[in-house]
Amino acid sequence: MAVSIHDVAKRAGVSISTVSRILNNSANVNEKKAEAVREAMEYYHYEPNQFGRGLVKQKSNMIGVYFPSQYDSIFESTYNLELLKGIERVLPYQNYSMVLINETAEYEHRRQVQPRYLEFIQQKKIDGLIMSAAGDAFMRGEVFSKLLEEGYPLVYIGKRFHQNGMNVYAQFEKYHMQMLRELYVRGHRRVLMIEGEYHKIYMDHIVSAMRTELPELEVRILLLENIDFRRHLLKAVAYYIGEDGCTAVCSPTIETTRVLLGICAQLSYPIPERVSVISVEHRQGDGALEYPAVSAFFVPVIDMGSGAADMLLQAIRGEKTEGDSVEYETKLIERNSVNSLQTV
Amino acid sequence: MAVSIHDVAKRAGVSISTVSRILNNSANVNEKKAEAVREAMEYYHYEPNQFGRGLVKQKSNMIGVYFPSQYDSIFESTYNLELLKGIERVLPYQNYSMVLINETAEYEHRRQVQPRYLEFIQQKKIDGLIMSAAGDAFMRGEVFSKLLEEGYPLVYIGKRFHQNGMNVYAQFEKYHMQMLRELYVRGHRRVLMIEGEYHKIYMDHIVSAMRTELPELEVRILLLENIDFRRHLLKAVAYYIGEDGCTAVCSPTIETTRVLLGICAQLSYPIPERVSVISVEHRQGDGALEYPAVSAFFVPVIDMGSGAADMLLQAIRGEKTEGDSVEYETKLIERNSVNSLQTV
DNA sequence: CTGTTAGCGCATTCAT
DNA sequence: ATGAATGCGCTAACAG
Repeated sequence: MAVSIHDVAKRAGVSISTVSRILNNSANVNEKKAEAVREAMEYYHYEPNQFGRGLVKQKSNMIGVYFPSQYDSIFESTYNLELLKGIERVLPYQNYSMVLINETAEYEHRRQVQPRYLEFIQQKKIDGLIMSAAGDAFMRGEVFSKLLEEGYPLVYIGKRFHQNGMNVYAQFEKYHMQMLRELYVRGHRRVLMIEGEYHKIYMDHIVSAMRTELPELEVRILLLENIDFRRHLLKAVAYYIGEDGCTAVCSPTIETTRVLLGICAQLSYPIPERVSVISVEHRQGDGALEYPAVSAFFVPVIDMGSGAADMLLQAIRGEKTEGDSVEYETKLIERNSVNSLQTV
Repeated sequence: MAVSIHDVAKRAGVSISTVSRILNNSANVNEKKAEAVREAMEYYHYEPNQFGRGLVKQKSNMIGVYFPSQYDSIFESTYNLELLKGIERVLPYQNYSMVLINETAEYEHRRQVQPRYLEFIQQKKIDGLIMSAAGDAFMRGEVFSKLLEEGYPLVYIGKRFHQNGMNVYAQFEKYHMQMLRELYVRGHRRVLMIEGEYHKIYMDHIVSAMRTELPELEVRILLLENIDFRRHLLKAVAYYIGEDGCTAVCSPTIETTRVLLGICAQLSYPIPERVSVISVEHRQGDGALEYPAVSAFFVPVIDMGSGAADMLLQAIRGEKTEGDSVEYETKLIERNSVNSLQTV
């Protein structure tokens, strides 16, 4: 058995309470004894057992990060990594760490109804939860709403939809509309907007809002599926650019943009002369690595991760913020992949 | 306070031992009582508290995944994600989950000497450890070797270097040499090989081994740094292809390859006519998404992740395998980015 | 300032 | 087959 608080106490010639006091800075201790205790801890390389500690405090100092399965998509990889980086940037300083909770399709099948994070919460494996996307939650309304109403420490990434809980949000709809406006002022009147299948629910609103705001602008929506998506995209580009007369494409991630650029090269559609391209980038600078460099709306996902983690830790410490919400601004970084057209 | 085993026992009219027996399938229980217990568990949505359980068993059912800081590199992103996916594919079925342990530079600075995973081990927060790369471990020999000698359940990704512990390995040196041979048989005699700075230590051996095997082949090594790497690579390509007479480039990741392709387009070096490109891909099919599609050695990182997790769980269950080692084969996927030259 | 003690939730041993 | 009792390692309340 590993060394326990008793061993340390014995070697230092004090009681276990004194050792505990030093571990937790919970009371003043005679400096001489404190020194002896520190020596003993050093000697044994003592680290307090988390189970003993947790049994009293019911805190694991872990937070869960939940990824619904539909986001296990190649389109989302930079997004996910940046999110994890942002979270990880905050946690260690508060002595927290991160458990990945990944809803996999197969596993999901074996379970009945509960999303996997619930078990972690009930077993006290985590002290709080970051949901990488709120979309899944809607589908499991009962469970998630119950958590929110109980005031469980919880931050979700996405549009606010409940008075409880906390969220960070990059205003998906807003920057998509900005992309379209940007193209509009450059003279584009028919554009193709690509999105992941799972963002479908937002697109209707975007399209109808833009129809009102800019009646002359025609927006084509392409919902990209995961499988064989290059071929899918190739056909779409050949049609919308080659036949339908679109002059610009909005791409939802740099991953998609890369493939799009290759397709444009393959079809001999020069950028930006024949096709204007505007992308979203989740990691700053990604668009500059492409050739040609791509203008992009930068979504500060890494900051969103840090922000989410910050809020969560505050809530766990009981420092208010139930109901907090932070919206992040996106920033257009121009890199000349958008052409200015003559308007007739 | 949440519901405990006592509540369940009371409602079912049995003792806590009986409830515990059912939880753990540790003994036969009268079916009638068992039914009552199950009903009570349902009723309360009871989940056993991990601290109580852990205090007895000293098991957390978590495994740590450790990323040394030097690998926090944009070059490695697909690699890391695939590794995580592979691990996550295995763990839930055995009721394990994954804690990310990320050595961040800043945090490292604040700590004294210990790598961060050690604390997790000592506090029993994890039952085993997967090291995403062994490179870092060499630098911290004392700590890591001690773990290995103690027989701590541990799998590292990388070349075997100790009789204890377990590892999975993709034979880095071997497939790099195969890349060079591939180019050689196609008539290339002067090639540029790109690598990450942190792989430097392996390159000398590769170069000298190839010098012996294929004296006519000249290999240029470019160690790519993280900062401003596109400009760095652009200059290098302009020089090695434009002036030095290299006819082919080996790229260590698809991330690098993408930028390389853009650079070749920018410099008007057609692929494969002017420049042959051969890459490593860590996710199957990535090379086919580029334009032009890129021939690549596929390294099955996702399988390596699953394999590592499998071995680790076996070791934790005590089912042997101390000292196990699995080598993964890479596979060349041809996509016509390599030109065949006339040899003179 | 410090030692003694109760108790956190559970698995397990020992009686029965 | 089952209940009572023990102890895992620790924190915190209490007594001194």
